[in-house]
Amino acid sequence: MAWLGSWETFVRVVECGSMAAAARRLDCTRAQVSKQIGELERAFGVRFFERSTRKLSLTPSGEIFHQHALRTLENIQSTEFAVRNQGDSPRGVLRISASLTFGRMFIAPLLPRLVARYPELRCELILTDQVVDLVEDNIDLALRMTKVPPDDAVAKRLAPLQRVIVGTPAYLATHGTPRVPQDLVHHSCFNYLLGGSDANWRLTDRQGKEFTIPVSSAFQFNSVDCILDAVRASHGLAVLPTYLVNAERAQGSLKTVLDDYDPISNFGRHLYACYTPSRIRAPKVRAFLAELESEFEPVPLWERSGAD
Amino acid sequence: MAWLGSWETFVRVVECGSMAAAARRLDCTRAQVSKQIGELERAFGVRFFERSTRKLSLTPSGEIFHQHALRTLENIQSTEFAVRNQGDSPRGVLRISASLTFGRMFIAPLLPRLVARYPELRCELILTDQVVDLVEDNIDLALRMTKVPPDDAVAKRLAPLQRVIVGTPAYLATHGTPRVPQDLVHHSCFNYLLGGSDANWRLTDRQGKEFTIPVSSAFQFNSVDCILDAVRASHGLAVLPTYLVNAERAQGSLKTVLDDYDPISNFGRHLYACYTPSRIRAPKVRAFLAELESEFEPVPLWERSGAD
DNA sequence: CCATATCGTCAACGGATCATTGACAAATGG
DNA sequence: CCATTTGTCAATGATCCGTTGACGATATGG
Repeated sequence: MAWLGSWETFVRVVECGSMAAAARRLDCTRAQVSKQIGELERAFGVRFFERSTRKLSLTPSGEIFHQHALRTLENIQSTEFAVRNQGDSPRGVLRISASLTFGRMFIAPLLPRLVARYPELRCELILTDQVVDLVEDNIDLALRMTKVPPDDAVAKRLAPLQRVIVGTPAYLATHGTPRVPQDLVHHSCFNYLLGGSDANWRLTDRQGKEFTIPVSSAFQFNSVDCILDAVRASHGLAVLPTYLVNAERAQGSLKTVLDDYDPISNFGRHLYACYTPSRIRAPKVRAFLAELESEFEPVPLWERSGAD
Repeated sequence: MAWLGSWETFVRVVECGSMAAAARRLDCTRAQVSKQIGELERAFGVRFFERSTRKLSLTPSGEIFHQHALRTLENIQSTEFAVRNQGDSPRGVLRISASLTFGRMFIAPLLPRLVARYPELRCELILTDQVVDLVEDNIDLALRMTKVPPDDAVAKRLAPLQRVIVGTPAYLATHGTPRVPQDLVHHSCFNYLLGGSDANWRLTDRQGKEFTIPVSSAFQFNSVDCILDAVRASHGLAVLPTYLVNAERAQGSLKTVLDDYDPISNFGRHLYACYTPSRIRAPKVRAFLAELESEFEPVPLWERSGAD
């Protein structure tokens, strides 16, 4: 097992693009860098770099090692952080509220990491599509997608929310691709089943002109998951948030239509983290907020090109 | 940054319960072990062990460090594995099918790890509650909960499935706890809305005697998630798989009733991994199967006491 | 073309680090 | 009480690691 310093040296070399530059960065000699990389390669039995006098490039093995090295070094950093800050570390029960689908997709996966970092912290993720009362429901922090943040709480804006009209290539091949909003009348358009919700889609074009289109589908759901499944199964189109569909758009299994129009949603244009002023003083809430910021700012991960 | 050997030594000491036992295990001297632990503690500026001659116990800082050390060492192992096996590593698109809820809960979280380990591998998780055709739908491996495995495919049994009748303490406090199966008639019992599904629950007692009870509820869903939400909201009882409810049972927010009776389900008693014989030769399928085995055998993680 | 600068690597060398050894004190069980 | 086990210490030798100076390869400017 090689000394971990050489892992760090390796990462620096990749960052700086050459061993000499890495040596300057690390304030050591080129020979030391060269030696460490060489020994690392011997330890693993593969070459990590293709070498020419002026250019270093990673081999496939080097690419693999780089990814893993980054993660390992990050683990070590978080170990140090956790051990050194054990005294005032977040503890107790952190109660988070988020909507069903968004919460499962983007908040639940944060919790294992948070709990691992703060072993005395416990999280309760309350998933509901209803509006929660922060005080009455004892919620430390709620993720809300709303038009305006509430007055009785601090609402930190985390990410913009976009919605697109999506359908599968198969659906569009069979039924045609809508060219103007009025074409939607002839399509099966899934609308979230919300008691009293009107069955119209509202769109604005690039000049701000608004269109209200009556839409319909053979069946409906009060479940975004079910709507997405129906779209996937080529039963029709739907207005869905990009956080839900961006991965599948990237894969080509979902396509957006009427790209020159912007769906207007009843559900808000931004994601907010909401908490009462008294709660932000708790380390657990601060820690979670920091986690949210790193995950959703400046660009939410579902809008990043590498998002899967 | 201390040499990583001392992290490994630390983990061995925790495992073996003493430095002397760890030294024997590592085939080195007690003094070496003692020295490495001492230097590790100096590097972090905290004590990791409380020491008495016959007993070592972890400090809180030691507990934190232990968790992180395990993960870091695991990262290093997977790094070595990935680099050494890069030649015949799993690649291409692995298509997995699983039911909506189970797939999201237990299969989706495996994929990031799998993809990180095999960077040339891509996974497509097809979540559907319909039965898929392995060949026609081009599924490499399907997770099925079925009574009997299909004839046209290999079906490796992964885990037993149990179901329990659950309700919240609040619901049971308001409506009473059913003592015998016939009491269920007076309760709101959520039944999965499956076209043509009969509205009876079947239970067997410890002697194998079977009871068929007509059940009803004011509303129904074809979504396990929605059923669970309704149960959580104290609207009634439901027969739900333990993988879905065990965490909340452990927290006390859900309680089982009629524990002396076993619900008979239409959905099967075991979880199987199904694949066609030709597909198991692909490294990607073998890799995923290995991942499933480690996750679900011998005890599926939702049945483990530490499962969150 | 030559001179200069930069790059990565090598071998020799000295300093730093690490493992071993033998001894000690403390705790436990017979 | 004695024997055994445990963790720690200091001295010592072995091993590892960084430095130095030199080399060959490459690129650039005059």
